[in-house]
Amino acid sequence: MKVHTLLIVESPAKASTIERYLGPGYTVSASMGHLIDLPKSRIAIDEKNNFEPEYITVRGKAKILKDLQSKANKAGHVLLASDNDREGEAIAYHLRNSLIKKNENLEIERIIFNEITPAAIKEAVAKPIGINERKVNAQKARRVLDRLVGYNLSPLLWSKVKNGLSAGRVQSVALRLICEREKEVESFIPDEYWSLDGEFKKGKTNIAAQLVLYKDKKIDIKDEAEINRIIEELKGVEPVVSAVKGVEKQLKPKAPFTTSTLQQTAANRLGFTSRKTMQIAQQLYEGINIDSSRVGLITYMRTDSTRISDMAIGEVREWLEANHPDELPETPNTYSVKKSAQDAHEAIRPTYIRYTPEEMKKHLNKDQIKLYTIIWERFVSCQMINAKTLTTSIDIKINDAIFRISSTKYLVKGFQTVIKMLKSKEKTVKIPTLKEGDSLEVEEFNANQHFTTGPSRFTDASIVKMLEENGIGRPSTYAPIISVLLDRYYVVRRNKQLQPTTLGKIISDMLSTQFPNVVSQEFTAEMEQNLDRVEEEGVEWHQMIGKFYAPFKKQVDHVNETLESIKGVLDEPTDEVCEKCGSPMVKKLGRFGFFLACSGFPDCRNTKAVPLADCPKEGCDGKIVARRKAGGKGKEFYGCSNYPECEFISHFKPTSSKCPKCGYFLVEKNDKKIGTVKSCINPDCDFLHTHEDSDEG
DNA sequence: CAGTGAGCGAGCTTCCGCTTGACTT
Repeated sequence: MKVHTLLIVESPAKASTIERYLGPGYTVSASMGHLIDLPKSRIAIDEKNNFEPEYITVRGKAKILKDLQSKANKAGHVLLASDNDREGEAIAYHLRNSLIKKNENLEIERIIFNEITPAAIKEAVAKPIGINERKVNAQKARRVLDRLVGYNLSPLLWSKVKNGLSAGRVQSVALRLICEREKEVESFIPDEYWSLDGEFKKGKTNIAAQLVLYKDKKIDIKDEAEINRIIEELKGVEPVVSAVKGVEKQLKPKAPFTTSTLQQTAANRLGFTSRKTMQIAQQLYEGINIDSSRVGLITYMRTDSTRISDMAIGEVREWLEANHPDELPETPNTYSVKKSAQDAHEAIRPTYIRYTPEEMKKHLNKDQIKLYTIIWERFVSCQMINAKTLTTSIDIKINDAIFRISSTKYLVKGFQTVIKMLKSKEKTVKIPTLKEGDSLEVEEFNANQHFTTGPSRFTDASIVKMLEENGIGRPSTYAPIISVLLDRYYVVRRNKQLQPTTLGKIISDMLSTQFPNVVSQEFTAEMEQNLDRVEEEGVEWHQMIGKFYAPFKKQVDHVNETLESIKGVLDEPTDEVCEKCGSPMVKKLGRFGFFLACSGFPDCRNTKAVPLADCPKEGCDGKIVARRKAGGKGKEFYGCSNYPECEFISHFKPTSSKCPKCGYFLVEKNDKKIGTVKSCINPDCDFLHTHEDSDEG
């Protein structure tokens, strides 16, 4: 008789691909992530009983579980093919338990593979294995630890600072990093320094060079007097070409994308937020319709590995052989995979090299094609030969000063041949032909004043990089980490920079003071080491948790008893007066953002939206307030508080200042080139100026 | 490009890590 097999993976897009590879005899279904987990409403860890977690079916997932159970019963044979990492092993473990509970006669096996290729799938199916209990235990320990930390610290914040706040092993470190960087930015004192450009002449050729060495030392000129003294010394002395040098350099192509590097590059090159990058990557992964069939354009987008399947290597080499034979290396390039990587998936790469960005243009929207292009370019280039550059530099000596001019050109374009969107902007400096001993004429010297710029705030790109380097968070969580900090008003994003709010600073300071070990980078590193010992040596996880929890809980209780509540200190007094009782109103942070409330609470319960500006409509005494589409969804816009009597709206956020030309309120606009500008939106007025002052948070 | 319009101030919040849809007004 025919045996039917149910194969269960995590992602539905993966399921349909694998079903195609396996053909008849197999049904492939998706679990859509975890189905069994701790309940959300309670801590659900039994502290008295060795930290035993209490698992339930995740809310909203019962239907999927039931469906899998009935499919399993029909098939009789089940292959658990969740991802080959810690979380995947736990998913397999919980699935097995749930399926067996319904039917103990089921034959259930586990299979693992690290890439979605026909060969890898068939090999895995032929070699089923058991569930790795140690790996499952490591996941349990991780889950329990995070629950204990999060569900102890968060309520502490509710009682000391404000309801609804949150803290956790990952988000609180991210917040701390952002707050510490902010302190560095605030305390930075710019340093003055000077540079000197020399304009020289040889016959009809003009030569512009920069002072680089003075008395054999790299220049470090602090003030104008010093630079003037040097200029004086140089006057009247003939400049001579003292050296002409050429240096060749090899440029290696970069490794293909992981989630972290994709988010970084998309943020830096395309201006995408981490969240946007992941949304678009998901669309490319799920596929688009090409010639009436659905094609997944990229491999799985949540990965910590740069590994490439042999099949993909073969394909890209074949493509290069046909299209860029001169840039094809003899053997494939390899890239090392981070030691800490769980390596369950390949790097992010195009699924079909022949779908070039050029060809995909007609199938994709603007953002999709941009993201697809950088993925395609990064992958194809990673299997091409190095580029080679020649940097020529000419040194011009006057007394103790060396001026230098240099220029770089490509000798071999190599992998750069296929790079268009990812190409770095080359500065093309024309270099004159001079030889050692040539003497020149001085045209003039130009001294320029500069200031050191100091540290920059974190962006989506740099915080993700920092987190990944420290092993904090996972590919599936980098984008949500940023989102949660924004949602809680711990952080705001201004001009792509992440800046802590007063609330964020207070929370971070409190956690750093009271729980320094928990919000340190080392905490996660230590946790990972312990999890490795659970996984590799079979160390008892309950004991590991107990060791951490006893002192932690003691400190939580201590803070609860001793730290004074600062509830309400964040409420800002305003000049607004309550129209119901005459008391002043205060600005408070509520569930849906900031609002004004009467200070006479609870006797007077009046509230209203924060007025941002006067309504400019003639005869209207309303105020402009922030609004959103019903349900809190959609983009914020700014309308008159007298709606529906007055229907005035603006898409741009009003500032506190008024237009000096017409009296209309000014708005902030983001100009791609200039940055933030204030401009008047009165259609009859053209006022605009760049924004120089720092305004209110 | 068009079009967008509560509520919050009492209760019941929160973690990290997997994964995608979505009851109706």
